[in-house]
Amino acid sequence: MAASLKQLAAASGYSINTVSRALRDKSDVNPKTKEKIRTLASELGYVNNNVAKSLRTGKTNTIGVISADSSNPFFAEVILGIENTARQFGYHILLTNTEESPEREREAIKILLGKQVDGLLLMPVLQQYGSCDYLKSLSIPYIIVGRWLPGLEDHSVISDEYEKAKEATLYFIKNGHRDIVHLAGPSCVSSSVDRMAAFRDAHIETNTPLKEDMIIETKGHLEDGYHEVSSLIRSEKHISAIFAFNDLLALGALRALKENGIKVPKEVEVIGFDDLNFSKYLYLSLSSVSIPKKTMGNMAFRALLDHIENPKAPYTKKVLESRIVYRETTLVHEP
Amino acid sequence: MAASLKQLAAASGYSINTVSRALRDKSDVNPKTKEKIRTLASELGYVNNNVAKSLRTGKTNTIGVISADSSNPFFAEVILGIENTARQFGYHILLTNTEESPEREREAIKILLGKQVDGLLLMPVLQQYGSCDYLKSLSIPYIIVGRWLPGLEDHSVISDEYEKAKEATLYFIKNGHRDIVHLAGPSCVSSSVDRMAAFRDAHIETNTPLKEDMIIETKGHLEDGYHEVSSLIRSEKHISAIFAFNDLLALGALRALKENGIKVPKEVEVIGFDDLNFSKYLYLSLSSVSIPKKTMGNMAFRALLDHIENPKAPYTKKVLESRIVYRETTLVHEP
DNA sequence: TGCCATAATATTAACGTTAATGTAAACCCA
DNA sequence: TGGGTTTACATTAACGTTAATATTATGGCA
Repeated sequence: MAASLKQLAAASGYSINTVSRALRDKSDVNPKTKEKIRTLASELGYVNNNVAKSLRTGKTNTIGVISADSSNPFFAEVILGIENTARQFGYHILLTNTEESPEREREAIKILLGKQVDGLLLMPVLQQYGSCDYLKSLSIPYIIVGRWLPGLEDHSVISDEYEKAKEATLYFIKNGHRDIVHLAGPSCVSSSVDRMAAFRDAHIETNTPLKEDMIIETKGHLEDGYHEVSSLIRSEKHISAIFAFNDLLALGALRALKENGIKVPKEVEVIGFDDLNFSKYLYLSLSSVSIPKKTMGNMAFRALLDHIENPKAPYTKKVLESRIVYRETTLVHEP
Repeated sequence: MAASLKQLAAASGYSINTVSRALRDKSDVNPKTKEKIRTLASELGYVNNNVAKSLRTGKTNTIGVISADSSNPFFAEVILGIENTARQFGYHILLTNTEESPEREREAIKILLGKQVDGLLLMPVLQQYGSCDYLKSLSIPYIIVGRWLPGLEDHSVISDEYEKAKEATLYFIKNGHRDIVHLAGPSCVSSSVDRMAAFRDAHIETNTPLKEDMIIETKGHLEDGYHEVSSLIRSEKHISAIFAFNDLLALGALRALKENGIKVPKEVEVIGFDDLNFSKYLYLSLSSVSIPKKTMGNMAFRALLDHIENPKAPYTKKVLESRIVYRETTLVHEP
C-alpha cells in the first residue's frame, strides 16, 4: 500500500493537516516545513488518494463520456478532442459505449452518476419517451455532442449539418441528377434525421421527384454501404449519385461500384459525410462534408466545464461550421 | 444532492447499516424490510456513491487505459474490445492518451494511481531508462497491450507479429522483389522494432541485399505514408514493393503511387499491417497482416482481471495468432 | 421455565482526505 | 508591559460507505 498522509505525518512529526496543507502549497505552512514534507513525500512515494479527496471535496475531476461506438473514426476523433482538452484542464474521462442502445445509455448514465462524475458528455439516441425526462432530472451538467434531443437543443454542441446536407443534395440536383440514393444512418440518431430531412427538402424545394426507395436506412457501418449498394446494383435500379450519411458508408459504396465496373464520378457521383482522416487519401479521394471533429470535442468539453464551474449558467446551443470538400468522387470540384 | 444512505435511513426508520445491507441484498435483513427500503430508494432516486464505497472497500472497479492515440483505428478497436469486456465484468475505463510521449506516459500512470484504479492497461513506448523500473515498482497489476518492454515480456498480450512480418517480407523476396521499401513506425515502439527486425532478418536469411535507405522511419500516420512515398518517387529511386508498418501508412502510400501513375500490384506490390476495418473495402483492397484487435483488447482485460482478483498469480506472456490476408495489392492471393 | 440459537437490527469504527476551528508562541507597537 | 495581531501549527469533524461487533427480540427445545 502506498503511503498516506497519516504515514507522512507520523514520519515527519507534523500533523496530518499540516502535511496535507504543505503538499497543497497552502499559505500558513512554513516554507521550510513544506520543503521537508515534500522531500519526505517523494521519498516515500506518496500519491494523493483522489478517491478520498473526491469524497471530501465532492469533486472527482472526472467526466463521463457516453459514445455510441468509440471505434467509429468519427467518434474516435471527437473523443480524442474531448480527452485532450479535458486533460489540459485537469480532468479525465470515463469512456463507455452504448452501440446506440437506449437501455445501455441509461445504464451508463446511472453508473457514471454513481461514480460521481462532475459532468456528462453524451451522444444519445432519440427515444419515444423517457430519455429526455431522465436527462432533464440530472443534477450534474451534461452536454450533447454532435447530436440533439428534442427539448434539449440548448445542451448541444453540433455542426450545421442540415444546411450542408441540403447543399450537397442541391449540388447533385443542379448537376442534373434525378436518381440520387441516400444511404441514411439509423433513424434513432438525430444527425441521421437531419441529413435525411435535408435530402428530402432539397428535392421538395427544387420540385425534384424523389422515390422513397432511394432512401435506404442503415446502421451507418462500412459493410452496410457495400451491401446496400451491391444489392441496389443487382436489382438494376438506376443510380446516378450517392449521398451517404457518413464516409464509412460512402467507402463501402465506392467499393461496390468499383466491383461492378461503375465509374466514379463519371457514372455515379458520391458525397460522404464527416470527412474522416483517410477520406482524402483514398484511391478516389472522397468528397465529403467536413466536420471539425476535434474542435467539436474540444468545445463540448469546454462547454461542460463552464457548467461545472458555474452550475447556474444557462445552456446555449453551439453550432460549428462545417464545409463541403469536393474531391475526386464528384465531377465539379469548385461548384 | 442525490439521496444518501443517511437520508434513506432517516426516511425509513432503519439504521444506515440496515439500509446499506438491504440494498446490497445481504442475508440477515428481513425480506419485507428489503422490499420497503428498495422501493423507498427508487422513490428518492438513491444512487450508491461509488467514491465512498471505493474509499471504504479499496476497490474502484475502474482500470486505467493508457493509449498512444485513441483515434488511431488500431488502438480504437483494441480499446473497444477492452471497454466491452470490462463493462461485462462490471469495470469501467479511464482513458488517456500519450501520443508516444514518455513524459505523458509517466504523468498518466501517476494520475491514474492517484485515482486508485484497480489495474492498468498500457501501450508504452520503449525508453532508454526509467520506464521499466517505474512500472516494476507499481503496486497494482498491469498488462502491456500489443507491445512489449524489455524485462517485462510476461506482462504482454501481443500478436505474433515478428513471424508474420517476416512472412510478408519473404513473400516479396520470393516473388523476385529486390527493391522493397519498409515504411517503418517509430523506433520507440516495440511493434515497430519487431516488424523492422523481421524485415531485415528476412533479407539476411535469404541473402538478399538490403539497402539501408529503403527503411524509412515514420510516426506511422497516414500523411507519412503519402509523403514518404511521394518523395521516394520524386527521387526516382526504384521501388517494387512496399511493406508498411501499418495500414494507414499503406493507404497513404497507395495514394502516392496512384497519383504518380504507378500500377498496384503490377508495378508495386503493397502489404500493410493491422488489417483495419476499412482495408478490405478500399478501391484496391489492401493485403495486410490481420491482428485480432478486439480479441486482443478482450484478452488484455481478462488477463488484467485475473491479476486484480489474484494478485499473487505469476504473469505469463500471451501471444495471439495473426494471419496475412492477401488481397488486391499483392499479385498472388494464395501464396 | 430457563437456556441457547437464531433472526433482525443497531452501533461503532474506519477508509484518506480537507475545511473549519482552536491554540500557542512570537512579534509589534503604543 | 500588556493588548492585539500574526505565524505556524494541531485538533476535530465530516464526506458516504462498509465491516466488525454489539444488541435485542423471538422461537425452539429439553
